[in-house]
Parts: sequence; structure tokens; C-alpha cells
Amino acid sequence: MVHSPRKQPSQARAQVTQAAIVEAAARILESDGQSGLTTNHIAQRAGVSIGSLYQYFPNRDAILAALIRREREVLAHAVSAVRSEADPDRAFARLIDTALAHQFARPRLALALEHVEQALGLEAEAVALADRLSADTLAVLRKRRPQTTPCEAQDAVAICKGLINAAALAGETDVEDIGERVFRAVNGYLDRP
Amino acid sequence: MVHSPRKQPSQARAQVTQAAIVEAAARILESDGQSGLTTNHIAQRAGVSIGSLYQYFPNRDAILAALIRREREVLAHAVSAVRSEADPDRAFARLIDTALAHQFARPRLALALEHVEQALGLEAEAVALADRLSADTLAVLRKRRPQTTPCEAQDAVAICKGLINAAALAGETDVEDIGERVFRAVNGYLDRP
DNA sequence: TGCTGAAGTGAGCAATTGCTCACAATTGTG
DNA sequence: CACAATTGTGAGCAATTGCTCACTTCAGCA
Repeated sequence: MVHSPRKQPSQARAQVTQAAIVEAAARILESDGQSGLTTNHIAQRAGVSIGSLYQYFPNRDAILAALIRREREVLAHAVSAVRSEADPDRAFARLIDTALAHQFARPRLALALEHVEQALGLEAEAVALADRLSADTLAVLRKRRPQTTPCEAQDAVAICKGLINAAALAGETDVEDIGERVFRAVNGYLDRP
Repeated sequence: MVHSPRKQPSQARAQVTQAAIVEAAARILESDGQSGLTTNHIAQRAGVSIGSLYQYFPNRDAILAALIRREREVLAHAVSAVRSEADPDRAFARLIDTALAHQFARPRLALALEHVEQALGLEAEAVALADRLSADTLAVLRKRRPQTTPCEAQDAVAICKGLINAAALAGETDVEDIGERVFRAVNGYLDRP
């Protein structure tokens, strides 16, 4: 059997190739959006042939799914790490900083991936991520406010996401100012009966 | 010149055809998502031939743009209408109800259109709508709180949108409960120094 | 009733795109 | 070095899709 896709790379250069393909997809999304996202284009940008691309991914969607999962893991880990912060106020501040940093590190990519997600029908995984984020957020919020409910934590995440997305779409770049407004909104929501 | 697209329909049945094409695109988005959104499919679902479709729209994207603009007008008009409400508290409540009603009237469509929007590069129009909504929201908010700034109104819209989108994605259906949480979040944000 | 132009039709073309496979190059090992 | 396994190549196939155009049908009017 010559062609067995989704080969597990055993040599180091194979892993490099695999990573290059995923990163090429990310770069194309940032520069051209979903329109230029063809397999031939991805392979070209990654500096490999299409044949190589199909040795590591069974189809185009698998590349995008890998990219989405890569980005998700980064955010989920960063947020999860905040739980170890003992000081309640600092933990809360770090939570917001982490979310901001993730969105503004590669703003166009973050926005594009959200749209790709639904095109692939990965909404279930998106909900799963939201649950993880909510759980971590709940733990952090309860350090300051023990009676916080899961629903409130979920809303806090939604408020945060809404404000950051709108700011990014409007072209705002003053991350500090945005952070203060997010802080104010989440606190305002929680402190209200 | 036989083929001149974007013909202005002069007869009543032509307007019906045009509207049917746009509505067919909406129905396909709701049932199949972006994947089934081909011109042949749209024409079939609308009950017209592809040739007729291309008499009223120069290309596929024009159909989607027309759909997006149609939905936007509905929301913008509804929100604008709230300004005539004299009672400040009722105006504020109606604002939230309007936003909720728009999202939950056709939830899948509203979500899909947001993604289509970026694929078409219509972000500029999205920002323009956000500005209109913010302006109307600002006017309504100032009835209760005269010192409200444009930035705060923009944030209020973003918070509202974030909460509603998250609730819709999570499959929530208790519109009344969501409305209360939106109310709480926006008020919490505004009442905070 | 016959005519004119608007409205509607659908087979099929041109271009794109996802993907295959026969082959070449490179790497590790006895 | 030999040779086997892994990795990399790219021309081109099959299928899809946006769109055209020569043609038919229908509505309104003199």
C-alpha cells in the first residue's frame, strides 16, 4: 500500500514538513482569507509538493482542523495555567490579559479561524472549548466571589469575547484600554444582584 | 445586447422572482450551511432557472450581499424605531428585546450570515452597521444616563451581541432568561465608574 | 389579434480544485 | 556499500462550480 495518509512522522524532517503545512494554512488565512485556501496553494506556501501534503493529511479539512486545534490548545493551556495564581485579583487580571493576548497576537487569524470552524462543522469542539474556558474561569472567579455560578462564568467569557472581537473588528489597538473596559464589564455584571 | 445582468425588475413577477432567489439562498444557508450554497442549487430551490438568476444578479456573491443587506435593514430599522419610545426604561428594554428577537427569529441564518460576511469582504459594511446600531443605542441610553459616551454605547452593543451569540451557540432557548442576563450585564457595565 | 420586449430556460463551456499514483530522492542500518 | 524504509515530487484525472448564450414563453398594448 503505497498511499497511506495520516502517516505518523518518525523522522524529524517529517514533523517539520507537517508543521510547515499547518503554518502555511495559517499564513494564507491571514493574508488572503478563506478564498485562497486551496490545497495546491497551501503546499506551495509550505514549500512542499501536494503529494507530501496528502501524506500527512487525508484531506483539506484535516489541515484546518489541525490548525484550529493547535490554536485552541495554546489558549486553553494559558487559561488553565492562571488557576495556579494564588492572589484572586491578580488571577482575574491575568485571565483578561491572556484572552487579550491570544486575540491580538494574530488578530486576523483568530477571526478567520472562528469562521472556518463553522464551515467544518466543528461547533461541537467549539462548545467543548467554551466549556473548558468556563470551568477555568469559574475557578478563578470563585477565588474572589465564592457564590459565582457556572452560568455567570459562561457569561463572563461571552462578555469578554464579545468586547474583544468588536474592538478588533473596529480596528482598535490600544490593548490596555480594551482590557480596562473588559474588566469593568465583567465586574459590573458580577457585582449586580 | 441580450445579456445585461442586474436588470431592474419592472414587472411585479420579476420582483417576486428576485426576492425568491434571495430567500432561497437564506433557506439553503439554514439547512445545509455554506457548503450547499451553489448558484445551481439556489436557482433550483427558488424554482427558477440559472439563467433567470443571472438576469438579476451579476454573480453569486451579489445574491449573498443582497441577503445580508436585507437582514441588516430589518435590524437597523427595528433598533432605530426604538428611539421614538419616550419612556427611558421601556426604551432600554425594547432595545434588548429587539436584538434578541432578531437573533432568535432565524438563529442559524443569523449565525451563518456573519461568517459569509467575512468571506465576501463586507467587513466595512459590518462596521457601518455597528456604527448605526451604536448611534441609536447611544441615543436610547442617554435618556436614562445623559453622560453615556459613544464608546460605552459601542461596548454595550458588543456585550449584548457576545452574550446572545454565546447563548445561541450553546443551544439555549429561554429567551427571557437570556434577556435578563443581557440587561444585567449592560447595566452593570454602565453603572460602574 | 398580432407584435414587441421583458422574463424565463437549460445544455454545456471554461476554469478551478481536491486528490491520486507512479516515480525520485533522502535517510538510516547491517 | 548495499538496500530497504521513509519522505518527497508533480503531471494530470475526475468532479464540481460559476457562468454564458442561443432560444422559448409570456404579458401588455395598439
